[in-house]
Amino acid sequence: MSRTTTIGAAAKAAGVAIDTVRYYEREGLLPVANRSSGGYRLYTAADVERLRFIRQAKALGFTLGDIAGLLQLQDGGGPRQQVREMARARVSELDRKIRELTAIRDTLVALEQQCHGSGTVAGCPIIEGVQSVSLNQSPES
Amino acid sequence: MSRTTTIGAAAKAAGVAIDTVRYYEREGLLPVANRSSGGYRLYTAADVERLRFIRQAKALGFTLGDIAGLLQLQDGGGPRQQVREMARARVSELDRKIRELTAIRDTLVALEQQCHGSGTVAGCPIIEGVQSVSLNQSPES
DNA sequence: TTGGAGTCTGGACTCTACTTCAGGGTCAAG
DNA sequence: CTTGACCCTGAAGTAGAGTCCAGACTCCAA
Repeated sequence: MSRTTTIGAAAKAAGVAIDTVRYYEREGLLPVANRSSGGYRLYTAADVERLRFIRQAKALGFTLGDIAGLLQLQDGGGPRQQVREMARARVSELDRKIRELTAIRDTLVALEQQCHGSGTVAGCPIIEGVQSVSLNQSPES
Repeated sequence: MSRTTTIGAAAKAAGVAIDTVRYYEREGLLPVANRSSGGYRLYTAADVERLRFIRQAKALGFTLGDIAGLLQLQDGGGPRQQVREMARARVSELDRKIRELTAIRDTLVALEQQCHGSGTVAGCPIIEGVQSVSLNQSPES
């Protein structure tokens, strides 16, 4: 009964691409949309809210998998406690990653400062330093 | 004429997987290996060094593309200046990412602290807060 | 000589989050 | 009625950095 929009308008209102909306429907993050007589998907204000939620949660670094979980909690009126746990887990993850990147950064800065930056690469402290650096594997970034 | 090892020993010595060594050869990060009479790839200590360099540079967050550039500089005796620039660029990139992740982290922590964590998800400050947060798109992590 | 560990190949597959494509149908304005 | 903007579908492609596979071959020690 509420007013509805087409996919283009909904996508624009939520700040995502049209294809992304269809993709989210396929992936189950959005309910299967109602259709107009001509077969166009129809979106309500609630759908647009949901899209916006997805976009923002993504900006907070949640994966679509995480977001699916969050949306399920919303849909099912699940325990708030669980939302909190997901937020906490995400914060830990972020802390870990920030520490890791900071360590990498500091290492590179130190190497860079040992390099006077003239001549050829032979004996360059940065190149040679890389060999002897010890860091954890796979910074995932 | 120097002693050589098979791919398994080289991979182990460098701390990477066998398939990864072959992959690096395909991608041009390693020279095409000499072969034994039976067709086995043969690796020298220099190859192992190179593999180790790649691994470490990756741990510093350089992409394989970056690393290919670094290796080309090494192979060609290129200007040290250029190595420095790559290191600087990487540091800037890291700084940017660290700032971004920190902003996300702080946002999440703030939301989490507003949530007492009991009851259902309805009205949960974390969920509702996500809607109104303003951050840049695509944190790429 | 035989058995098992190691290696060879080309190609397909993984993951995430989309994006692009071709070849159509729908809708509203003029 | 036509034009142009919008929308539909299923399938395939993208990036990055590998990983895995089957089936065949090689190597070394017992």
